[in-house]
Amino acid sequence: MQKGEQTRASILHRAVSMASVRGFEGISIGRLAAETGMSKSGLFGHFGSKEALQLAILDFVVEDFKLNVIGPALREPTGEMRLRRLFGNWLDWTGSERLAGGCPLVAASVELDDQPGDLRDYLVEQQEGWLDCVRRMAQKAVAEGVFRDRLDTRQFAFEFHGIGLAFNFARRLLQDPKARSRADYAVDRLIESARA
Amino acid sequence: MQKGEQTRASILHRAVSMASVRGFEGISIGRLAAETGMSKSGLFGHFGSKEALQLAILDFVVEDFKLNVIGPALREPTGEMRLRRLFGNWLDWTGSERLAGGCPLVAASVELDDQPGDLRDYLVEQQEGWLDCVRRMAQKAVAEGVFRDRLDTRQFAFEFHGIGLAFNFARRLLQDPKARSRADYAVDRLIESARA
DNA sequence: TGACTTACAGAACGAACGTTCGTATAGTAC
DNA sequence: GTACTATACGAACGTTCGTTCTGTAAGTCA
Repeated sequence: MQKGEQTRASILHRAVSMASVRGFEGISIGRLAAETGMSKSGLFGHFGSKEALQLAILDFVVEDFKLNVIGPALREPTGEMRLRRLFGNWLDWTGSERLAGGCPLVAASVELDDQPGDLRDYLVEQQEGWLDCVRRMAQKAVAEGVFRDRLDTRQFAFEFHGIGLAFNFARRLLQDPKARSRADYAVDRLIESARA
Repeated sequence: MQKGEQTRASILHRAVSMASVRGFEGISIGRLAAETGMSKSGLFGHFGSKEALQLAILDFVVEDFKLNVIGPALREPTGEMRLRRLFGNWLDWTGSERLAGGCPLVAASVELDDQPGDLRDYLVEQQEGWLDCVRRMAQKAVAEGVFRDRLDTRQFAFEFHGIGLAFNFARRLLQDPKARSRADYAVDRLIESARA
């Protein structure tokens, strides 16, 4: 029984691009079926409902994010190196060809912030985990004596995340070619100001 | 001939709330008609197309933003006071009861970043103006000798905007009660680091 | 190979979408 | 008060939406 899993994965692969460009509410089963060369009902059968499809897409994105952004960063030895790697991976991942419409998690965060339901609950859980991941890396840098004691690591994560959001904005909406260098500079400043 | 303008304004008033919660693509003429107690066709006649309606909503929001956020800030005497007032007004405006779903301009920035058209063009123009507004206030503080010479004021605006985005994220998605104090603290730090 | 399950297509559904049309009414100007 | 226009309604258009059902291939396992 692996044919099903296979097509399901290929559907999700396409769906991520669509969600990236059109948002999670903008994906339609009919359009997705047309893009994958399937019938609506055939595609539908893999998920059972549109919400289940959306959840599967979100989960697919989250797993990809963990694999390609968080995972490699965690393999760095020090807290500071992890943070720098994490930020670089995040921005690189956001710009990967697969995600034609930019970071789907940033888009989902804005899109779902007023739409109660399982989708939102799952996203909140993951985004809290993301901020906590940043916080723990900063905490590690504190423990290593690189960042100062009494550093508010949650505040650090808040500002870290904000720089990424500003990058997404400058890059995607304004198409500012300096978006990346501005973001890198901002993170440098943030890390510098956290030092012991 | 003023009845038309009157109902048009009341329609837009409602529409802003809807766009704030459901996004610009999420507003539907049928639903908006139901909420305003009008017929679809009657409401439609005021705009002529859905895109024109969306543009009218966006314009309505932008004018409200200029009036209630930028305007009062510009009446402050110094660059630093303008920046602080601007930031406070922005966050207050975002949380106003009218905008049940949070800052519509932040939402639109994410929603429209991959949707070419008049809506996007207009939004880009306004958001570039917004960043430029921040930049000019910072430049004024430089001229006043409060901020250091050689301060990269565009970088300042980039980070300023990012803090607002992080606030929006923490407040609306995570419902973090500390969102406001984190944002205020971050702006304090930003301004402090810009001083001469 | 045979029994059985999964995977998919095709047709159809009710609802909602944006839009158009013709018509009645309310408001304005002479 | 009459003539005219702006305003709004109600019905219908063709599409697209998510979803359900039925039939038929294809895949899986004994």
